[in-house]
Amino acid sequence: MEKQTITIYDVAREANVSMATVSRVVNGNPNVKPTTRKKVLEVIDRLDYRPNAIARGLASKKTTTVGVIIPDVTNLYFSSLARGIDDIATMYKYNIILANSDQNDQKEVNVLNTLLAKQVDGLIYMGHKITDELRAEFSRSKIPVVLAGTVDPDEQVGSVNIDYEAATEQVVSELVAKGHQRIAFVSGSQTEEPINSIYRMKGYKKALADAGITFDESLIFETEYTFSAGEEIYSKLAEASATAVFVGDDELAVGVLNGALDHDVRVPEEFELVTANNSKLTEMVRPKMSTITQPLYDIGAVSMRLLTKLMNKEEVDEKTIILPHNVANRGTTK
Amino acid sequence: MEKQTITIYDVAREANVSMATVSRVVNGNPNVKPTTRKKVLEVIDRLDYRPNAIARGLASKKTTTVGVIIPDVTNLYFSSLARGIDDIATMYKYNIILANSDQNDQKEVNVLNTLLAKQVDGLIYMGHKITDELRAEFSRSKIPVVLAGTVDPDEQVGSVNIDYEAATEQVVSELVAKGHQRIAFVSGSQTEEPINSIYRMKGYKKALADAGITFDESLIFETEYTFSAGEEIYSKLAEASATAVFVGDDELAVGVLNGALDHDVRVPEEFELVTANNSKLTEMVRPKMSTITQPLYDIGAVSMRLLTKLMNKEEVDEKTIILPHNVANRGTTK
DNA sequence: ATGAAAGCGCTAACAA
DNA sequence: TTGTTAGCGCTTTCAT
Repeated sequence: MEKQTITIYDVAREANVSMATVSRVVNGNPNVKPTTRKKVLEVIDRLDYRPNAIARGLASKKTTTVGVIIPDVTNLYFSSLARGIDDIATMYKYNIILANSDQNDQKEVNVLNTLLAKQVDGLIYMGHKITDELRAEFSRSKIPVVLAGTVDPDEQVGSVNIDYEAATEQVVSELVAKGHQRIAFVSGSQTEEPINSIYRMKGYKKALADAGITFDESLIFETEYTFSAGEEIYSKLAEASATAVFVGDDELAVGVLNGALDHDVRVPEEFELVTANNSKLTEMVRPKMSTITQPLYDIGAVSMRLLTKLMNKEEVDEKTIILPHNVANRGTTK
Repeated sequence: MEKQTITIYDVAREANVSMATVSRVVNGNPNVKPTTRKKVLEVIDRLDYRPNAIARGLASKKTTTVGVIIPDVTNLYFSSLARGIDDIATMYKYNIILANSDQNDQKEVNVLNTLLAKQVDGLIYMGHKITDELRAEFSRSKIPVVLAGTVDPDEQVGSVNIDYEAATEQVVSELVAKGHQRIAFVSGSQTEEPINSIYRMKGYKKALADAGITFDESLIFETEYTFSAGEEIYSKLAEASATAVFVGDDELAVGVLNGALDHDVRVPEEFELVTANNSKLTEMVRPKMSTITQPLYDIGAVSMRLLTKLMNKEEVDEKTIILPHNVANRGTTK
């Protein structure tokens, strides 16, 4: 004998009212006489009735769930954003369907399609590059999209970031001011990721140019965002006689730092390093890493907040949001 | 003019077949003549028809989404499990609704209820303690539940873990064998978390007893799982004249390690440390941390795989799964 | 191999 | 303030 799920109809019958009335009290509609509300609530409680969100979604065309595409949850930068996203989502009664993409174009398209099939009310995308195919899906789907910690030169959808160019320029300038002539730039793909190829690189070049230092291609390195990649890359930095480095990802920076340490290089005395994301990793290693500080949790939180407004069709004066950044000089800079 | 969503009915009309037939081809039902299948597919493509998963869910009573309750995505231990869960979920065409609980009893109950309202087909729970209220919800909901990296003495639901007791015993025994008499035990709540209070503690005590060392309450510390908590706790370890420590969480262990280092204590020469989870944090710090090794990704992956079987009502011979562990002696032990 | 039709559990006009 | 009644877009018997 299967346990019979109890529906709005059962409640209506037991309470001697119509389904509509039950629906009203469940949804907090004020147009219900207090006494009938009480009666209905009593029955709901007695029968332990739980509204079926799927049926509700079909009828109302709103699911109160949003899709979140993330490169990799185990990357502290992204998981910090994700945490901010989920907290605000919960606050506004949304749930998130989380999907890892590994920045793989095909996976991203696949997952976006299943997310759309599941009728998510909105989407938050984290990644590095928005392919044309993805962009096309975004626009044909008519649900609001917000990019979190992700820039897209074509500013069609909402986004929340810091000013990567200014931040990078500031960091590199400080390094230059300390006398460094050979400052390396280590990041993920520079051909694929506008955040690196455009914004950070611009800031880097600007800082050099301002100091009259010639840009040297051999000081630019691109690799994947893992600490083991960073460890390997240190020797290349040494070969290129870099005396300081700016790294675009904290986990990668941990690798570079350890690469230096493992080569018995003293940091910061002989080699200075600044990283980019201020994830908690920066304070977990020794020496603690100097870094651009950015409010990771808030970037996620603000993204979700922006998305709720967009989903509600509220007015938003600016959907390209830039949050403040700063620089924290800790143990890896003099 | 609103963009009209196109439905299975539109496809049926355009292809001169019934909705049933369209449904069959969409669902890969073999009972369709190849020529009509082709015709339908052609129309689907031409109209760019996308099945509505919500409607499908309502009609079929299956949503192909599972709920995942996680204490905190920014904790590398849990995010590693989550990654395994998501990959296998994707492989089996499921999506995951991810919800952070902060191990807060009330949040857990709330989120579980909204997950059930959303008709998830199954649930994966990560946490430390299963309250009676939660357990009650589990059983009344009749959807399958699997605990990942989480033990529950009352083995009603599925679970995937390592043998925490044996692992801890092994680690502590090795420490004892090196001559340590005062080995501290640092973990999260020992009153709330069976994984600590029962399993790990049992292993710890056993190792001591085997060596004839008297258990000393003053060597037991409980705190929250953050590196800053770990840094603070180091001085207490020193006060208790501990010469070695077993820590139940990697981030916490990083804190303890740095606490020691910041006090100019040489590790491992003067103080040995072993941690418990083998997250990538263990290899990111210097010295690298010795640890119990456990297959984090696999714990998540196996949990999800088990859940798919349960959701399919397949036979499973054993739903309490113990994966193999080991011990890696790295830089924080001699 | 295909179609007709009854729901799935709820929301949202519209009436009353 | 409350009830009636169409759907929402699909799956799934049951016939044919």
